[in-house]
Order: sequence, then structure tokens, then C-alpha cells
Amino acid sequence: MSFQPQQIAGNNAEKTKAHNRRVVLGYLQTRAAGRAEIAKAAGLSTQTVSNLMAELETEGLVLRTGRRAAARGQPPVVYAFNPAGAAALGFEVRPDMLTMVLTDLGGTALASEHHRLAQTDPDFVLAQMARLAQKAIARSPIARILGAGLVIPGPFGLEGLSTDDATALPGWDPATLPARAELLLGLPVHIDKDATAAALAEGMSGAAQGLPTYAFLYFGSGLGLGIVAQGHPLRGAFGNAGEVGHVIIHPNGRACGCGNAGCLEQYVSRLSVQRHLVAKGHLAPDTSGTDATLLRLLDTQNPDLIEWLDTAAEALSRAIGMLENLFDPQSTVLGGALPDALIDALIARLALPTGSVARRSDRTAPRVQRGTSGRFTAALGAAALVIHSTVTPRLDAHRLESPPCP
Amino acid sequence: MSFQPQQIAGNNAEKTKAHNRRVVLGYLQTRAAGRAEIAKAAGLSTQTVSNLMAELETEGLVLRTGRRAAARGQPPVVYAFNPAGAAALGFEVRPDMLTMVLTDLGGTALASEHHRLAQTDPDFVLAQMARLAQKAIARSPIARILGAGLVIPGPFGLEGLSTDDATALPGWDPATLPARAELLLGLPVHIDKDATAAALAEGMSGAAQGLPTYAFLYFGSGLGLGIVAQGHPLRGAFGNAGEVGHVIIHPNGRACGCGNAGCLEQYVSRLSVQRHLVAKGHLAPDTSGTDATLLRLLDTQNPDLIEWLDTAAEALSRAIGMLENLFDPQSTVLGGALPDALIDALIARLALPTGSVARRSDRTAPRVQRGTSGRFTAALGAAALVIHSTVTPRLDAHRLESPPCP
DNA sequence: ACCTTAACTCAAAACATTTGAATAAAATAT
DNA sequence: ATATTTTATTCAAATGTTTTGAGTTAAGGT
Repeated sequence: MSFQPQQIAGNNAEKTKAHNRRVVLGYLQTRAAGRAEIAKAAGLSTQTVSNLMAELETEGLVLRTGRRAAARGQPPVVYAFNPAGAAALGFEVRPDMLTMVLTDLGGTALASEHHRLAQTDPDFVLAQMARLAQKAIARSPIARILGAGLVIPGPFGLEGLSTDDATALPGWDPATLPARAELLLGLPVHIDKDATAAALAEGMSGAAQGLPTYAFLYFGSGLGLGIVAQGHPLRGAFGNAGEVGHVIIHPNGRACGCGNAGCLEQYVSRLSVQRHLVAKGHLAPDTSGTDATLLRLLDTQNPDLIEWLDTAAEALSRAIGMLENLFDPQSTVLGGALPDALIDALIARLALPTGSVARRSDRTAPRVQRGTSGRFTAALGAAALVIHSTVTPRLDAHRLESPPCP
Repeated sequence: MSFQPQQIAGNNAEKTKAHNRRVVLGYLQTRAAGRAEIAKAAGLSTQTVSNLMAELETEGLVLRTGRRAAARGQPPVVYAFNPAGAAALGFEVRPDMLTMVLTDLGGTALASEHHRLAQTDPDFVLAQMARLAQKAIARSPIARILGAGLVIPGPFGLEGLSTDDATALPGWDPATLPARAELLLGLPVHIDKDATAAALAEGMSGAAQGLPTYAFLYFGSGLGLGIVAQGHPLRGAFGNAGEVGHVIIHPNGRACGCGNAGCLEQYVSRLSVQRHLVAKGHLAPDTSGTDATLLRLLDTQNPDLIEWLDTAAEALSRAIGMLENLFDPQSTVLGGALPDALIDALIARLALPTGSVARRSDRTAPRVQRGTSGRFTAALGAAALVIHSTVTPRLDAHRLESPPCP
């Protein structure tokens, strides 16, 4: 991911092959298939697919899973995506915490580690990352590591938009960081914001699996949005698309640190429920033990929590209606740093607007559902960035070295 | 544009060449350049670019514009995009009207025609289109016609979401129509909804020229949104992305035909200002002569119109803030079927939210601006669909013939 | 048994790009 | 003035990948 002006790159034979590899891998990610079927789907000759599959097989990225009896003719040799063919590292950096996961190509976690951060200086954190990576790679059951994903909280290049100043990471420039990290880790590094990465994780192995177009609402400390359209994450001009937390949902509503009143994340976020419960005396001002308290209050149908749920569900319903009308997703997924039971309770209380393009008779995916990646979603998403880049066909961009001067 | 499940297609040498042609043409669309510069920008060899340029020159799509004195060395032969190299047809179908334009490759209109529609039956309208096309092609100053764009009002595949039932076109299936139209016109046909096409027109030759990522608010009878992200229109899972008119901007606000209350287009749309002026007695119930009345009232600063402007600007400000936070565009452009002066008055009254990712110090384009394509925007956009498809590199999709059976 | 259908393989051909050497034209240095 | 450097361009051969067409394998249908 980059925020510099880019130029679409030209193709040549080698790039063509790399593209075709991604096409084939992307197809197999969804379903096992014979080579003839793949060739037909991709518009390639069977010979080409044969050659590619032979290569992918020796690399261990695909497996023959036997023959399948077809209606007539020679039964195809069925190939399947091999999740154990390679691994990816994912790092999530928060102001107080560094989380690392190692996943296979299916997005399944093989190892994970948390590391408290005393400082957020990039040099310091990068050194910690290198240390964790080395250890993880040494112990990894899968030898081949494709790369590392790095996830930091957005928005990028702005000040004063986060709900909480403690969520900002000063000095973390997404334009220059990957190069520095690549040098230290000796691996290709991809960077993105938490919600976008989390969305990819959910699309790779979670609730949005197989959907090309969906929205993912990510509960961090605020509320983030990751949008995937036709299989590609939507990042906007400066990487800040999906800043849904500061959409005004209640005109003249609660004041927000950003200067607006009535921002969505004042009603629907972890911070919002914490504040409500602190005010009602259910939680200490340091908000320790939030999750246990939340689950207890939910279990007993505590009126104070129900009050928050009702307010949040009302705001969220309208917000989801808005997202549906703007992005026309196949499904909207909710996940992140909130207990599953609370997300379920929120979903159960939604009253989605009737005037939405999502109200169509031919839907296959639920309008709203809870994600399945749990609390590590963002770190898993970091790894998913790597997998996505090796499996999903894309238009390559070419960074402009110098401005094209007249 | 298609709404069927698609599969990304594989590449081969021919597709590689087609891609490289688009890369080169897309580069030249922005600025004239020598072959070495193009080669460097696209990551191609100079030889390849030389070959492509020779071809494009004989096809008349590019022109040598002489040599440019460089700092040192042999001065490059400068090539420029030739707008007169080919033409495109654009059709806008509305329930009562068929509009056609013929444009050159720069998006400049060469001819235009209106045709009242007595019926909206696709067969009937397609026949009218064929007739108009034939006439336009016969009179065209540019012989080569690349194709035709067809624009119909969205949303697709839904009922009961339009503000006005009169805007719907029954029987117009965007999935099957292009094929039928291609047969009749003998040209490649592209279809899309009005706001998306209008956005492309504005990006090709209007206010958003050169911007890869922008939002376009389109005043039709309701309010539509066309989003262009990294040069590509965002269409969503079913082609209905950008249905901004039915985003709820005032909780418990004015009732809307869609079932919601407080939809944006109840406050910001041509229909909304018409209703307001009819209610105030400035306009006949048949809303004839709307534009003249609007301009007169605006000129005299009529309090009733100012009242509408204030209400609309308040709603629109929040809506634009929302779009900025969700799409992170470089600019938001307003255009369509509203007099320029009224759009300007609306923009002058905006009070954009402070909590927006668009508040950055390094912006180059204005946060909000009026479009420059005028009232034909949608029909011009239809033609822009054709130009876009020949000039913009893309990932080719391959329609799945039969479902991949297990 | 024989035919049909479908998947697959092999070797040759086709396509477009890249490479490396050579040429052209200008600014700068001697 | 002349040589040198720099940049743009062209030519011909080499390279990488895909496609094509013929032939093989393996199953079901008749």
C-alpha cells in the first residue's frame, strides 16, 4: 500500500505469468478443481494451466487430491489449494501493545504473541518486531514465509481525528515504513490500517469468505470500516477511506474529540460502552476488567447495559443502512475488540432501514452478521494482507521516481 | 458493466499488448510526453513504447507534436493524445426522454439530440437509439466510432426505492441489454447508471480532470452519487453503490417514498426544491418552467428559496462530510440537472464538518466544487464509459458460462 | 467390442517484450 | 572548434510465456 502518486505499470511475459498464477491460486482458494475447469474459468489454455499447476505443485502451494468421476470422459485430476504451503506473519501495532501472529495460507493462526510496548518509537518497535519474527520463523512448522503484514491504527496523515489521543502513533509514516521493515525483517512487508486488514482476514477465512464485495465494521477503541469491493480493499486517495467512526449520525448529538457532534463512535464503540458503564458505576474509571463486566451485565440483562445497547443499535442500524446504500455490499460484518455475545446482542437489536439497496429478494448472504475471527482480527488481517497479495490478481502500479517535468 | 458472477481472466501476449496500449494512452491523456518518459513511467522498455506509439500513430489516436528541448541529449519526440482520433456515442434513457451525444475522445460533444419517448418499452427505445445512431454516425466528422454508452437511472434490480415512480424503467435489465444493443447498433455497448457515468465524464474533461479518486453528487430527479476510486468507478455487488439519496440524514425527518424518514434527497434534490416552491406558490403544480423560476428567485434572494437553500446546505454539509470519511476522495464534485448558479449558491452555504479526513494540509484539489459538464452530464458520461474502457487499464473479467459444479 | 466424450501431454508455432549494440542529436567541457 | 557526455531512438536477435494442433489416456454409452 502506498500513498504516493502512482502510475499503472505495463505488462510483459513475466508479469503475465505472475498474474496467471494469482488467477489460478485465487480460483482454487474458493474450490478445488481440475485443470480443464480452471482453464475454462480463467480463459486460458489447458496447457498453460497444466504448466502453472506443475510449478505450484512443486512449490507446495497446491495439492492433487485425487481424481473425480465426471459424467463422461477421462476424470479430471483435482487440485486443491494447500494452506500449509506457506506462512505469513502479521503484526498489529497499538500504542501500548505489539501483537504478532503467524498464519498458514488459509489464514489459520499457527502461533501468536503479545508484547507490551514501553515506547512507540518506530525504531524501537521495529527492533521488537524483528526479534519476534526471528523467534516465530525459527519455530514455524511451515518453512516458507511469504512476507509480513503490518497494521497500524488510522487515520493517516491527520491530527485530531482519533477519539483518544492514546491511539495515535506519532512518527509512523505508512509511506516509508514498509521499506524500513523490509530491511530489518528480510521479508516483503505490506502495511495498512486495522479495519481494512481485518476486513481481508474476515474475507479470507471468516464470515465474508468467498464474498467479493462486503463491508466490515471493526471495533477497535473507536469504530473503523474496512471495505472490500470486487475482492479489492478500498483505500481512498490517502488511505483513509472507511473512517466511519466520525460520520455524524445524530445531528447536534454528543460532542466528539474531532470537533463534530453526534459522531457514530460516540454511540457505537468499545470506548462508548466503557464510558457509559463507568458513568453508571459498573466499571472502574481505569476501565479494567471491561470484558468480564460486559459479559456479566449482558448475562443478567442489566438495564444500564440494555440502555446502551438500544442507543447503539439505533445509531448502528442507520449507519449500516447508509453503508448499504453507499457501497452496495453483499453483506456487512461486525467484529473486533468486543465480546462476541455483545456483538450478537447488538445485531439482534438492529432495526435496519427499509429504504436500502440491500433489500433485495435474491440475496444469498445475510445483510448483517458477526465476524468469526475474534479479537485477533487485526493481526490476522495483517497476515491476510500478505496472502491477499500473493493470491489475488491486481493491476500493478509503478511508483513515479521523479515528477514528469514539462 | 455486468452483474453476473465473474472470474478474473488470465493474460496472454495479446492481452498484454492491449493492456500496455491502455497504459500508454492513459498516460498521454494527462500530459504529452516523449517515448522514453512514457517507458520509464510505465516500466516498459523504450522499444516497446516505440512500437506501440507507431501503431497508435497510424491509428490516429496519438499525434507527434514536435520535439521538445530537454536539458541535455537528443530532444524527445513529443507525442500527444489526439481527441479527434475517434468518437464515442452516449445515450441517456429517461422515462420520457432519450438523449444522445456524439463526443470525441476528449469527451467534447460533437453533436447531441433529444428525442421525446412515448413509451419506455426496451424494443421501442432501442429502435429509436439505432435510428439516432445511424444519423449521427453518418454526419460525424470523425469516422471511427469506438462504441456506445448507455445510461439508465438506478437503482437496479429493486422496486420501491426511487423517489418518484416515474423515474423507473420497467423491463430494462442491465445484464441483458448491452448484448441486445450491440446487435442493433453494431458497436460495443457499455451500460451503467447515471451518476456513475456522469462522474466519469467529469473526471475525463470536467472539474475532476486528472483526479484518480473523487466523488460526484449528481442531481437527477433525486440525488445520485458516482464514486471513482483509483481511476475506477465503484459499483458495488449489484451495481447499486452510491445510492446516497436514501441515506438518512435527519433521523425522524421528512417521510420518503422508500419507507425511511429523513432521506437526503428529501432535502437536497431537484424534486425537493420544486416541492418547496410549489408549496410556497412560486411554481405551478406541474413544475413547468422550474429553471427560470429558480434563477429569478435566486437573483432576488427570495426568502422562500433561501429557506430551502439553508435547509439543503445543512443536510448536504453533513452528507459530504460522511462521503469524505467513507471514501476519502481528493474532491467532491456537484453537478447535474440543477442550474449552475443554484449549485454555486448551495456550495457557498456549506459548513463542512471539522471531523473529516478531508481536512488535511496537503490538499491540492478543493474539498467541494461544482462540475463543469452542465446538464448533459449523464449523456456525456455514457460516452465517457466508452472512452474510459479504451483508455484505462483494467483487470479483465471472464464471465462464467456455467456454474462450476462440484 | 466400438464409439463418444473429456482430460491431459508433447512439440512446434505464435506473440509481444526485452536486450544489447548502434545511431542521432543536443548540451557541456576542453 | 572539437571532444565528451547525455539522452532519445532504432535495429536485430534473444527471451519468456502462451497458444495451437496432434496424439494419448481413461472413462461412459451403445
